Amino acid sequence: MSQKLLLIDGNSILNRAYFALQRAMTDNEGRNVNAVFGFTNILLKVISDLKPDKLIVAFDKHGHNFRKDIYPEYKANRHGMPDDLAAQMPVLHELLSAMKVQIVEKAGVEADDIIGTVSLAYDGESYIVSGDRDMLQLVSDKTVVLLTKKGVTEVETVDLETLKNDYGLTPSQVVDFKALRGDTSDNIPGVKGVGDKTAMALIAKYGDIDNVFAHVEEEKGALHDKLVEGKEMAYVSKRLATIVTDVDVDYDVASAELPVFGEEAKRMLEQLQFKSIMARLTFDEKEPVAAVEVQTVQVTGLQQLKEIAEKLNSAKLFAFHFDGRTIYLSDSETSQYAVTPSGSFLDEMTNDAVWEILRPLLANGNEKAVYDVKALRHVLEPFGAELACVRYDVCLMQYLCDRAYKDVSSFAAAYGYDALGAAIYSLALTLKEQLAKNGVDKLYYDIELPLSDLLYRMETEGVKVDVELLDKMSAELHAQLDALTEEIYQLAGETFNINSTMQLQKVLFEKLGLPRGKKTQRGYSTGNDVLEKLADKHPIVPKILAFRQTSKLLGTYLDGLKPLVRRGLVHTTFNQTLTATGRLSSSDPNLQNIPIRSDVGKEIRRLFLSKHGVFVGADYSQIELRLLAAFSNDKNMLDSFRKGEDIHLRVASELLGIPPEMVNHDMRRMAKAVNFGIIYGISDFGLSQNVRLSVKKAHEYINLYFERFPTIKSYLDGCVERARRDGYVTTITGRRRQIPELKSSNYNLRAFGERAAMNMPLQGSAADIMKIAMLRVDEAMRKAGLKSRIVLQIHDELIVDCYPEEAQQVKRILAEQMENAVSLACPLTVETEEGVTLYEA
DNA sequence: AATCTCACG
DNA sequence: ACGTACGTGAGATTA
Repeated sequence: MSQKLLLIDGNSILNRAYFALQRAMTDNEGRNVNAVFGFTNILLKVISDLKPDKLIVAFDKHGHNFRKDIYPEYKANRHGMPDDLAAQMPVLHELLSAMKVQIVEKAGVEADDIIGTVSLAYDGESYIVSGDRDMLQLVSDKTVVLLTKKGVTEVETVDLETLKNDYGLTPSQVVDFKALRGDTSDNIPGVKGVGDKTAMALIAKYGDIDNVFAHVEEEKGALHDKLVEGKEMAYVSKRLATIVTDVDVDYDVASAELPVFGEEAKRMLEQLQFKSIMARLTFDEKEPVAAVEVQTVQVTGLQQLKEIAEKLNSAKLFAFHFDGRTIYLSDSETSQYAVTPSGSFLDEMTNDAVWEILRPLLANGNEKAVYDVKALRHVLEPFGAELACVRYDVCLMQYLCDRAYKDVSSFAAAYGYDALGAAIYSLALTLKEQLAKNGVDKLYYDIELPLSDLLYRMETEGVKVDVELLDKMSAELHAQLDALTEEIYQLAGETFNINSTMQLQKVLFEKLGLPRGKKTQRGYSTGNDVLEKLADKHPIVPKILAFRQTSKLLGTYLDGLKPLVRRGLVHTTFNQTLTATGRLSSSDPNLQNIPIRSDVGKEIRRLFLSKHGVFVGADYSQIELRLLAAFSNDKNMLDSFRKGEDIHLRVASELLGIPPEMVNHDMRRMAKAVNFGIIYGISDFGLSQNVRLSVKKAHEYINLYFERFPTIKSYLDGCVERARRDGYVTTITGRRRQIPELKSSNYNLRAFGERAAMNMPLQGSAADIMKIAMLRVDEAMRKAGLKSRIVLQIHDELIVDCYPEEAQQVKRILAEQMENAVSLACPLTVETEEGVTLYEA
């Protein structure tokens, strides 16, 4: 795809910024910098909205301008910039250079002409930012002009279509228009006595000025005389107003990169004291990590490999990595061995021979460092190799230290390594210190590391799928979907792609004229919540809802699942190093979002069968609310949980000030929504969206909640406060989440940071507790000699694939271990179920 | 690759 | 005056 080029009319924007921001601002040398500030704001805003690939800033530069030859009075009425503004020009240049932005200027050439030249020559899309309407003549099918509006950082986007619709002009008519009407600011004369209205009317009537003057005799009275009188000036004006698109000027789009926020930019912004701008930038000030020199020894013979294996066998710690092709071994921060078994019979380094030597090494009792032990075990499995005594999984370790790299290579590169084995060895030592420093070493050694092994076994075990039923359901739903599609086409009076939100919008809101709801980035939402409100307005709406549901089930859970079935089983991947809170996630397939909320969707659960006879499921009831009660030490809520009451009912009764027996279903539902809201970091708007409630009412309920449960309020406030002070929040095990959003100057980001700060300790602690419980359940089952195994974890729920004769014991173990995984001020309770398929369990 | 929608806790 | 619940993954469309 072609790259977007952003072209800034430097003088115009600096000028606009100057007059828009009259507030005095000085840098730490006392220089005036308000216009530079405004300019920077506009620049960053446009970049973040537009996401261009290239950037050039053009400036006017004094010198002999050809327009003076045509008309000596050109720009004669300009008194030049105010001194105060002129003084900021070099400051802006300095800042732009610090950000490595390409500046283009040439004596005697105006910024307009530079921009015209560059945009015409550029073969991709260009976006011109200016405050000058003259620029509109440059609009084309690949050039868009962004005109700054009064609100400084607000811009009006003008493309060919909007130019036609809103201005009634084609790009070339922009010049003819100005030729007639003139421009006092540049002292372009135009035709005397012709202003906006008349010029517009003439252009509309005749198209261009040649044609205006060709038909000048058809015009009567004063206008005729003015035109005849002003003809020469009109043509002079046209030449003045025409932007030149072939000036001879040096520039290079290829090297015109976006601003670089490195050390230099940071220093400059600090000097300018642009604190609000700095707050929303992230500087890559990581001084480029010094590349680490690593010696890689390619192992070419079996004898050599044996010697290396022997050496590593007596090493206290060694690192191991295998990407499916090459094996890396290292016992030093600066050297590593690489082994690539060949498939050739002529070579002694066959897979068999190599793994014969490596197998005992990997299974020995020495400490080992690896990257992503769980994935590694899967890769090693076909080679019959097992890993023992993995003490350092640098992937898990770095996750707990609050970093995230997508794979080994980027991880190693971040620390200056391009050698994987040596990087893993070295980082095991570095991250070990880091874990201790952050107080997450126990979390690592006692929970995450052993859990990775359990997850490996769960993934390997897999879940059985009833493929026959899958095919049957798929066929049924395909038939239903076809029928729905037909009905929808009938009702719409046309065929269209129902899955395309754009086409659906046209049908619903334009053709059928249904009321629009929320807007999205491109048009109006056709989401469930919007459609539900329209369900009784037109018979097509419920059909579309049904279509959506059916197509979802079909696409994601039936036809989407099928290719992932191997020998009758699906093996999900549990990602242990992904979420911000410490939860697991599941993918390929995601077995943590199998439908349950709707009756039709729930049928999908019949596809998942127990391998050994029966599934036993156990789930924590309201674990996050119980944690809230425990952490906030709220007497009311603790009392309620200790008595085993229905918490939503109790909260409803507290909020409404009525006895529990007076609480009806709707009241309880409301209270439940409020409880959830509290966990998510409540906002009145969010609550009002979730239950049919005005924002005002929602606000009242929230206030009331905090009045009734004041310690909860102070607990949540405390979370936000700590996050502000330390930059992070923690869970019950010390797991951290950084919340940099709290420092943002953007209200929405900051508000998000506050909600995340309130939610993470609850969601994250629940995740921690579940992880502890999983380890204990697994251990207890094995100790008891049971053959049943945990196969799934769905955040607050565990599923055990169970031998029927073990079911009662498994239930006892689940309840016992889950309820007592940690000791808290609030009791944790667990409910168990069983069934042959996931539907019943 | 980004956006929209929707499945779950 | 503004946009907003917390945490995920997947499929389809569109650019």
